[in-house]
Amino acid sequence: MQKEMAKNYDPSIVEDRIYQKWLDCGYFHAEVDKSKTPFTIVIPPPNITGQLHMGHALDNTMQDILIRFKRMQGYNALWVPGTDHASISTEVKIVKKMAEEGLTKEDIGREKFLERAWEWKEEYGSTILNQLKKLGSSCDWERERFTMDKGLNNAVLTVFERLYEKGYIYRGEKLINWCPKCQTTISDAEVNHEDKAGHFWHIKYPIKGTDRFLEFATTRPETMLGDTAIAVHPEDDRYKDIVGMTCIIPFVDREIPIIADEYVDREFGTGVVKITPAHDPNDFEVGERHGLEKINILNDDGTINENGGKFKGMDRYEARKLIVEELDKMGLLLEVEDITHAVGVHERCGEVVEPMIKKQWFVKMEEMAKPALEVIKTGELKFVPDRFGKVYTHWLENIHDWCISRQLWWGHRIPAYYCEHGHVTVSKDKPECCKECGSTNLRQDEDTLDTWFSSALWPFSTLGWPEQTEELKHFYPTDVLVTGYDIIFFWVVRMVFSALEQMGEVPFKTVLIHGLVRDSQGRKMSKSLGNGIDPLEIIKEYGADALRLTLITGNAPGNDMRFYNERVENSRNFGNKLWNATRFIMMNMEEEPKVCSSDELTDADKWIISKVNTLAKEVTDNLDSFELGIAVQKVYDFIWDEFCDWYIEMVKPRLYNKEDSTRNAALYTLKTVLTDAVKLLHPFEPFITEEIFTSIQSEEETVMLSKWPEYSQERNFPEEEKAIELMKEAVRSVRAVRTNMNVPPSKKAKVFVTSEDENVRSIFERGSVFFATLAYASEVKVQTDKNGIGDDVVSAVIPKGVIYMPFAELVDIAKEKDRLLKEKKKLEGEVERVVKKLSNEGFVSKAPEKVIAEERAKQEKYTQMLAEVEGQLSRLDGIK
RNA sequence: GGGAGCUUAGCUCAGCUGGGAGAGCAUCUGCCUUACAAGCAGAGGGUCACAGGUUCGAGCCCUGUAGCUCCCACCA
Repeated sequence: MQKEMAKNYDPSIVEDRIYQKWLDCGYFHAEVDKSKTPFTIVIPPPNITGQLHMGHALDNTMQDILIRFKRMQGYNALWVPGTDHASISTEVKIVKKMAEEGLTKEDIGREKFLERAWEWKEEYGSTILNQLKKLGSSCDWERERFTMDKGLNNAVLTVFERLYEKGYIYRGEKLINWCPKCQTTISDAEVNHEDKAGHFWHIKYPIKGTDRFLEFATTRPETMLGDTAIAVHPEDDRYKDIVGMTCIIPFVDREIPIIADEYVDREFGTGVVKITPAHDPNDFEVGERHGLEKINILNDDGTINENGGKFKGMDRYEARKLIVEELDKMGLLLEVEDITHAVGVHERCGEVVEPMIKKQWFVKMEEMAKPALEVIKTGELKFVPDRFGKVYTHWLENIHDWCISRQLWWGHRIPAYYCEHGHVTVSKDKPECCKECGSTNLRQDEDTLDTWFSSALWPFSTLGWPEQTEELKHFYPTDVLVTGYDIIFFWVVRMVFSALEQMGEVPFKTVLIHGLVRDSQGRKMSKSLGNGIDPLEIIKEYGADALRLTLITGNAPGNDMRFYNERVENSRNFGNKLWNATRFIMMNMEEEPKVCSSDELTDADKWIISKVNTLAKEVTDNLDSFELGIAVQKVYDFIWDEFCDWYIEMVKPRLYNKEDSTRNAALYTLKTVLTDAVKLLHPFEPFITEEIFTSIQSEEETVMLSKWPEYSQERNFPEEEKAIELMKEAVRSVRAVRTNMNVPPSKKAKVFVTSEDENVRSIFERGSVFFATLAYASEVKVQTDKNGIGDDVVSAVIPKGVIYMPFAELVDIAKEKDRLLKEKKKLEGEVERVVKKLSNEGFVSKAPEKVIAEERAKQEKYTQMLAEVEGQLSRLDGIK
């Protein structure tokens, strides 16, 4: 039974081996098992372009904890993994790679490009999943999916067709966000608003037929090329007389009307707004109301088009500069004001987004938003922490139609077909002919769908939908979705309304939200700053368990956290602590300990069993309410403080003495308590717990599938808990006294425990063996009073007793008095506080009984101890 | 312009539905005690941002103030 274990735990030689074993044994795989309750998580699919970063590490650690916990509890636990095709990111990467060969997309054409993309996916797409394995993620890899695999493509096309037929998907000419760099439309959610330094140019237009001018200001002077009106407020007396007149736009010499519209804010600037319906969302609205012409002045690459007159071909910023200069020369520029204002930029590439009018595909949101708002009200969908429910609600209440077409090749191609007459036929399978005119000359839409359109279906498409598979019936809806708060709009919202629409049911019951992992200075980790910490490097140096523990502790749910190596070191040290505790037990366990009945166990054994019993209950409760950090903190404290620092120390004399009749009980207790603790720790630290579990016992081959510890009344020992707590207090007092007197640990002393309480004496008599070692005693004597103990002693007062230690040559009366006076002062404070509380009429009449009883007990305890301390002081006075 | 979060020990942060302020790191003292120096024992250190209020009782609940952070938003 005795095994050799290395002095320090080395995760690098353990983790890969264990993960491989789990894979080989198929422990991660879940088959539909109707005899069990399902518990399902679908992974937020990482991009195939992605490298594992701390955000993934946190996100997947949390999921793994939940799935391992539930699996051990006996649920039919399924964690579905997979990846996202990430249209823009991937396409940009491939284009870049082709550029190195001097090629462009157009050079090779759509088909060849897609071939390359798939090759790229095959080559790099699994990188991130392999990195997730390093973390210990217990995904069912046999069920791995990809947002563009056949099944998911079918799901996407089916949804598109259905929504089109229902009128929820339409094609329209609307103002969309255009990224001139990526040359594609993007949705509102993909636009970030950044405050940037800019200018406010105050400009005037001449009013035709008068010598008057109309003054206004703009941050984008070049858009004047596309102005089709000038607007004032209808009630604005300053301008009432000129409404209906016209202005002439310089450069393009277009005559545009002065119109009145409520949208204009009279208080802002001059109360005059130039209207560019083709390049501004507000102006677009105004244009719609007044039937204004929409003049697009931009090419797709952000240069000015033929509508821009002599500025044609210039970049928008170049044109801006020139226009301002020329206006100045013409005397039409009044002022240039420096301002900072919010500018919309593409969240992927940072390019300033240009609103443009284009014919695109949209999802109509109004109707589908309603049930999505409803489920959060009814509680069918819950956010943890729940404040994020507000974010979700607010977004849905203000939702705009979703622009889903992208001018990209890598993605799900829109299943819309056009004939030469301009008719549209939407069909998931390529139609034979045009639905309207029967033309067989059909051309498919060139555009692909927004990546999020396919990820929106992820919770059910991965389970086989639209096929009614057994998996779908059994595992859907999923239980928890774990993700960061930054992705609520992009993904969570869209999954919810998609699922409600297609499945008539929420995609998941709980959304567990976590924050961002930041660097040690609290900065966001980013490529440009170069401050990112690579999880794989951390794993290499400290192990995956240490990384996981670090990520999960020390921060409140939903809050951001700082990551720095000192924290990982502490996590690593914890693993080492546990490892060594195991090593200690193994060293002393020559053979399998015999199962003990309750009356074979000592107080200490019952105390630690009772503790781990309570721990199981608390950890289970915490995990059930998603308090992962609190849960693991409790396991950590139990293992380090209670089990290692106290129990193992208490048990040593029994182990070292082969004749000790309670030796087997100690070993039995060590083994069972360690086993339970390791099980409770397993979801958090899967590798080390597996290694220890398989070493310490030979009945089961994995901790992964072992039974999760449950609280049981038979293992609850309140009396023994009290007894050991008293002894711990005594040990701490003795140690403090010794330190205070500078007694070296090597110097042992006789220790007398005196108490008039029979129960207390009995506790110390029973525990005298370990009390001796912990209190550095050469011998422990338990007696009723101080009889036979000299005066050259120091004393430590404990509840219902006094401990004496003769240190003849070391006793310094003055110092001893000092210490006792300090003790006295402290106790007087305690007594005063509790007396005050108990003499408060309001407290005694209104506080719950339990609280009052606790205070009474404290009063008794402290009063008694105070008297004892005073007794010791007068004894010292008697000496001098 | 709306909304959210944060402010607790030197640093980074916990503190669940109100019942005597905690952890890790850092600091000081003493220990290589045959599981672990990645360790053990002991110690110091906090008017819980500020001001009111509710309550027998507030770090926790309510109101207000200040500072920091984030999200949303079409003020040209």
